[in-house]
Amino acid sequence: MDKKVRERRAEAAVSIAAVERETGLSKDTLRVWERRYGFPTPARDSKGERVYSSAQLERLRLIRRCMDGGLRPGKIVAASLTELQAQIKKLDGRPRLTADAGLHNSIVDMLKARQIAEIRDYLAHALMRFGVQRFLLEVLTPLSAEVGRAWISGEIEIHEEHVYSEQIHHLLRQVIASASLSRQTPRVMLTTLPGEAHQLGLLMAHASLAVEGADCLSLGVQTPASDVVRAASAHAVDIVGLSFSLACQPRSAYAQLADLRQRLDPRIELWAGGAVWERVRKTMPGTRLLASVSDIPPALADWRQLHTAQAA
Amino acid sequence: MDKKVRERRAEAAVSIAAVERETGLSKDTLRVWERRYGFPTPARDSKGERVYSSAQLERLRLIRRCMDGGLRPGKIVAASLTELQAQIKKLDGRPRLTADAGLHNSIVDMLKARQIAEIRDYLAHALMRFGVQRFLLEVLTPLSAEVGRAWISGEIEIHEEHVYSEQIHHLLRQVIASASLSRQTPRVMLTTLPGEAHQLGLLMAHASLAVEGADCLSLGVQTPASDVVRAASAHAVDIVGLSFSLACQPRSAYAQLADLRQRLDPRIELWAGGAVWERVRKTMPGTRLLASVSDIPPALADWRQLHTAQAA
DNA sequence: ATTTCATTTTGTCTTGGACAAACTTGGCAT
DNA sequence: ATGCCAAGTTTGTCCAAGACAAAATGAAAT
Repeated sequence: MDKKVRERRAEAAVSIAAVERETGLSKDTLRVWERRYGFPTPARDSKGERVYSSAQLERLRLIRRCMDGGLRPGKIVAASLTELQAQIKKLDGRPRLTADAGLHNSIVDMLKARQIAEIRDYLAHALMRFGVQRFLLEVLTPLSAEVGRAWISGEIEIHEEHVYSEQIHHLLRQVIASASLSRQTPRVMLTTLPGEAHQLGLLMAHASLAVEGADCLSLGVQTPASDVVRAASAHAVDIVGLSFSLACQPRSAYAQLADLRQRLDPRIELWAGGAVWERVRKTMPGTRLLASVSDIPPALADWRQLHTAQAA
Repeated sequence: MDKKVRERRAEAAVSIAAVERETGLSKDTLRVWERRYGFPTPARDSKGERVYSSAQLERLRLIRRCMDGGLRPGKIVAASLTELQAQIKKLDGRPRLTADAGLHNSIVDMLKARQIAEIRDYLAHALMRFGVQRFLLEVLTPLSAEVGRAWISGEIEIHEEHVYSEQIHHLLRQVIASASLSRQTPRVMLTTLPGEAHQLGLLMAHASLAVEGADCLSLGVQTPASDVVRAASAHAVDIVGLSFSLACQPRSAYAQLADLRQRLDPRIELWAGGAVWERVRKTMPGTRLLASVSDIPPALADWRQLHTAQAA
């Protein structure tokens, strides 16, 4: 690290509340780590309150990154800086999920070079070339995985990932706006349950459904289960679509889903999207698990076949 | 309040973490209120942990609203439901900035009647009629306040508020997409700090700045302060714009802002938007507090005047 | 290979005490 | 009346150390 930068950072002293904001680790967690693992052990001010050094903050950020990469606190909280960096490197070395590696590297490079206009143009071009469904499946899915990987490995900073998300978000909203038609069938209500703040999965599903001619109603993120039930009945929808990110726990996600299924009007179908479902074997009656955006069009076709058959 | 809504809300029982999320009151605050004012006194589960009833949650929301209006906890935490409602009425009685009061009632009615297409059309029409700036100030601001009020008073359910937010969100994204031009001045970076999940304020600011010809770069919500500092330097922006909602604590918001100002390159201006600043007396050198969207165009004009003068 | 059970690990919740920053109030001078 | 300063009150955040269940892990059995 640049010596000047290190010195500048060492000046600041931060409170436990500031560390919570910066790292996303709760005050309770920080205190209990101190007790259990002996890190971080901040200095104390005249009030006896914790004062964290910038070095400690930096190390906590690194620990946080390792945990986002799947490592557990017990293994890494007490680890030294060099050990942490070694762990990060190991995470980086994991196989890439994508077929066309060149393309994604170039997006990561563009992010690093702050070429935002180029990113926007590139995405818009790919969308026009492949069409919405293929764009979602073959471009956006691997691209997002790659950007996520680049962040965990420290190649890019979190604000660069934010910039990427914003561009995608913007593009998908435009797709949805131009693809939406009213009075289509089926009527689909889209949302996520509390605790799931990721919008991108929801938007991808929305875009996919909209271009396939479904009548979508989005509630945004984090709708409590009881409100999902009421809203579904109130708006007389045919299907409730829920988005789950990889970050959620398969078991708790499954439990939440089962609870919702039980409370929801049995005539309303429940679809759950997200890569988590790849890791879940169990199926649930009256519930459809969609592990990928590519599962959406067939699911819609099934629904239509079933419902035209009934009408005839 | 609508009786049916109140009954439905009474079903659920919530943990202290859920109350913190819903009301924005910290766990520490909730516990200390219980000790000092005797409210709320939640039931306990088998673990001995607090279980809040929906009635308590609702009363806490009313208390929160009174506090946002400037009242102090000592006066209102122990107050009865009717007293609280009387206080809110007093606060609501203040003059409004809106051109057409009947308009907002009709939006709440449309939400209740599930006339989503009508809402969309109505908003699109108002946007075309008034133009972006007047639309933001005279339509969207009072409308959002009215929808928020309707939710707290129990006239509408949370999913109806979500539907409203989604429509606005969609519309503003379109405005931004069509108003954005690259290579404009000044370059403005937009985001919110951790803990502030509300996007609407940010989007309104973005739309306003975009139509005024600023070159905007949004990072979405919840960017840690250190990343704001790094991103601002990396993208060489002239201004960092932060959005704060009423839901945030004025004190902690001010402290976070001061901390950021101190760490940010002094050549970069810091603008903070949100109605919270109406209640803050203090100003901060090098920081501009914008209590309303109507403050954005003059602030931009000031910046341009200053910077063309320097160039000349 | 998958399920089941026991054993760690880990985050969140608990109590009651403490303190300083922010706000209010009363007194005094302009 | 209006402005300003000091004393008093209110209020949010922090602390310690203990407790417990949900999640993750590893071992054993189907």
